[in-house]
Amino acid sequence: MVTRFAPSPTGFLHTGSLSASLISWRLAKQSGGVFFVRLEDTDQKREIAGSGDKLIEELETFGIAPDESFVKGGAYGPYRQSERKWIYDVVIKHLLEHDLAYPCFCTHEELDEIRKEQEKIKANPGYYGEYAKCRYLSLAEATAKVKAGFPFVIRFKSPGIETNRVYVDDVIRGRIEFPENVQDIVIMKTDGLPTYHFAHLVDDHFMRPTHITRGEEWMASVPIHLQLFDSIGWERPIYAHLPVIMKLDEGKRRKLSKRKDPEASVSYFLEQGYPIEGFLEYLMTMANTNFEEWRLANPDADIFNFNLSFAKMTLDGGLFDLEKVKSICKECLAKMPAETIASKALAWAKAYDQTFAAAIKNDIPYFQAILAIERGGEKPRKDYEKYSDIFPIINFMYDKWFEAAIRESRPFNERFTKTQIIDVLEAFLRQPGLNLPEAEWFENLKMVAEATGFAARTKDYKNNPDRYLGHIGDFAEIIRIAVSARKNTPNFYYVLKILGYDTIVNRINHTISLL
RNA sequence: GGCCCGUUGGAGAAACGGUUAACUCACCGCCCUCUCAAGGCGGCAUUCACGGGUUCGAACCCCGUACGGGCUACCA
Repeated sequence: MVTRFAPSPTGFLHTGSLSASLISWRLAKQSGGVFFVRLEDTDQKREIAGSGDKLIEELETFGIAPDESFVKGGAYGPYRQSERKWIYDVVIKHLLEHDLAYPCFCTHEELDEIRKEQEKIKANPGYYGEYAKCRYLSLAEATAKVKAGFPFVIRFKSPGIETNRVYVDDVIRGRIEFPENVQDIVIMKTDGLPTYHFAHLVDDHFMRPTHITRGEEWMASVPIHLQLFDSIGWERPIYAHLPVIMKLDEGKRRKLSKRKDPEASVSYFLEQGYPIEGFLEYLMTMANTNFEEWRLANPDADIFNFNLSFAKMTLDGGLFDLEKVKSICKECLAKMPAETIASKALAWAKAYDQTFAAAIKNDIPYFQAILAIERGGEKPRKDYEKYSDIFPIINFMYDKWFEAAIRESRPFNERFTKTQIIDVLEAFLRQPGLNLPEAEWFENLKMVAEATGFAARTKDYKNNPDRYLGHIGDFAEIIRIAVSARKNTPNFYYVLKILGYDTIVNRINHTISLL
């Protein structure tokens, strides 16, 4: 199978385009085929300089490496439409010679007038039949106009009959019927560049894709495309119209819009630090309905061991579900070994969070140790959904941020007096038990708590609140705050182990001095 | 307006004419727990947009309606 992705250089990669390329690429690779990328840069007005290269770059960060493209070339190039003009010219000439096309000199004003007239009498709008004035120009008239310098476009001379039906067997949607195309559509613009329809005909013939995977917004143009291929006598490609990713906006579904929705740009997810693997996994669940089931059965398999199929694609575009993306990414980050997540987080931080990057780089093993807390095993921690979540959760492990935080606030339970807090901290310091294994450490902590007047078991405290100052949870909280400046931390035992005795003593003393 | 496509719980969806409509995410309870993050257990559609029809039997087939989406450019 040979597939292609044909983006216009009008901005950064769209989430929907990424999804479509992922599907096209996988389909090609699965079948041992070729995936290529062609730049559709025929609309100079909308072009954004440099965005073509950016598109390829973003595709590649997601692991989608085209076999042929406008960057690396290939045997069926050029891969940039602006460089293929001579090819279009040859085909145009052929069409003209075979009476399948003609020049049209109608101005925008004339076209507007035709449309108004059609609206008035409720005829179908467009350039066809009796409205196609230039279609009936003689060769001499046309030649004279061209020589006189009138601007013109080239139109396809549609052989269609309105009452005829045509159909296409879309590999995703099945057989779809349409009325035959009768419009004499523009195939070459005044600027000499082809329109999409014509470029599709020429490029997707000469560049030899076997399957045209594109958004369903193209479905309505299929009658035009079929007619083009048939008229020139070229073999029709196989069409696969992909459902479009939607978004719920004020109760209504609409296409993800690059202007309105940050999540429509792939770069948004990259900036936020969503793991690439997780994002791809989400896209796969959107692409094939049986992917999630497969994933459940093969939790550790490589995502690309799954074979995408046209049969398992849905017909209607699903809503983009950020919650689900997050959940999948969380799972994905939880599964990574500490060294892996550490190096990926560092790579992300280097690009998007210099402060974080600097802190990590200073002592990479320390950062890995932090990330290793409760990692691995059957039930790994799941506290990050993206790389940008990491630092806010663990920055207290770095003295600089701990200092700032503890000076800012010490959220001790107001029930406890300054003396009681100091008692707890000092009792802990006398017997921190850091050399003990986790379970014993906690037993030790309970003992110390009890000796300080706290219940070792929460239930005991609840049954007899008057007999104790508080329970083990209260006791641990005081130490936790003194050492981390916050009420929640990952597993406290490991936090303490990683900080080390000296740091703990320093932090506790520092906290006491602030009371 | 016309032409296409679609419609199963809050979201993604399974089911391919035959018992109580899978599963994942979200949500809500309870349990576990030194905090957090998790984890465990349970709940969440008497019903498949609506109305007719076909059938012994329909979410699945047919017709109509409603709603949503796409197209209707010298944009892709």
